[in-house]
Amino acid sequence: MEQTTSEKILDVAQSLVVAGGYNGFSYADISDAVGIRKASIHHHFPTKAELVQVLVDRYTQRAESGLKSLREHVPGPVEQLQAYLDYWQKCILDASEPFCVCAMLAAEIQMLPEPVAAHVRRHFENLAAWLTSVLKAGVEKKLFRLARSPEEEAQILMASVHGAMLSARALGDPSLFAAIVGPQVARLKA
Amino acid sequence: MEQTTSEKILDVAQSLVVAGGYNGFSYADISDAVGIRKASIHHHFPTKAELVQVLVDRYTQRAESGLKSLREHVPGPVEQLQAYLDYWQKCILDASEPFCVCAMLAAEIQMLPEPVAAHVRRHFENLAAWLTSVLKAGVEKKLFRLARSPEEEAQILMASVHGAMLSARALGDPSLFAAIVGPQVARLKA
DNA sequence: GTTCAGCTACCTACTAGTAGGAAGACAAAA
DNA sequence: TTTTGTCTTCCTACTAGTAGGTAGCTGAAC
Repeated sequence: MEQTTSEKILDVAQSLVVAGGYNGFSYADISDAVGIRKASIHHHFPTKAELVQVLVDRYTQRAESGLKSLREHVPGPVEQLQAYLDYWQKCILDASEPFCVCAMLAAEIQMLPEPVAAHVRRHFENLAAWLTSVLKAGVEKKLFRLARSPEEEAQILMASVHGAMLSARALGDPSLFAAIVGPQVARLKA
Repeated sequence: MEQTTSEKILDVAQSLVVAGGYNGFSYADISDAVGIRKASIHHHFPTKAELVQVLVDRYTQRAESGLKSLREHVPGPVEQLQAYLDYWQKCILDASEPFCVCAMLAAEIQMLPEPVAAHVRRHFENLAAWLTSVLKAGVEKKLFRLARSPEEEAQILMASVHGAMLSARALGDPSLFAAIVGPQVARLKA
């Protein structure tokens, strides 16, 4: 158990956000799950807004470095894209992280504290940029043949991923994610 | 002023749900917007769960009859599909209803009262069924050429629509909806 | 004369957040 | 070596405000 209390709080808070969004959890919920008092959570994260901000920041940083390492360590663009989708497929199937934190928060973005909203927005921009660069690389190597610009196709792909998460959740069918996202990748291949 | 108080309450509640989800509004918010006391809202809708259940029921019924009348009054399947998407494009552009109530609630479905969750699920099923039937009709008339089964393509389309709403909201760019959804329809056309 | 729709006034439970103290860890000073 | 001070972490106890919900009353309408 090498995990600090702060990290435990963030982990619990993240899974609570994934389950019910910003207004779907309270310090009391975290308190119960972590096993410390509410006031102790305030010691680590003075306000809820700060807590979620740190949480989102950690999430986007992890995502960014994860995506970066995919680009570095996975052989080709097709495989890189597939690895990204496989990651989510696994998370959804084993219910370990059945929804993207930022997708969840994006739905409520209108009533999020501005700093949090800004971080959520940035995650969408980063993800779109990553997908764009993967698609571009694939086009250059004649592995992808796109009907639209890489930027547009990246937006389409990102929307499909988030929409697929939502459908899988709404209909209670985790396999729906792959059923939706799979064909979208297939049609890009040259 | 032909609108009943119940309808005013439902309208306000619906726009609040669209903005912030189930946990993103309170009876006090409705009270302020409608101009009656909290207790009076409880007269019309004893509990919050009932209020949202009625709200979702009204929404799904309206959607169902709206989609049905599209099928009856719009000439061809291609135009029917486009009319559905144009409806949302307009709602998002003029911010009158910038998100689907059921898509919003689907994100929080895990912590929704079960009756509400069931209604949300049913809306997803209905919408998928409608899209499937439109695609099937289009295939028969050789207006659509699908890479997958109509059922699968309908799921893909539905996910794209919801994902496009989310991206448009997250990135604060209403035009993104059409940019994502447009190409998805284009590729279905024969 | 009952039903409807609103009201005032209230309740309990919970919200985020604060004040201030106890216990331990650690390092510098005696 | 002991003492002192500081820092960290967590605690109890509390606050003001808000959540959903209730009791019971008015006045108008059918």
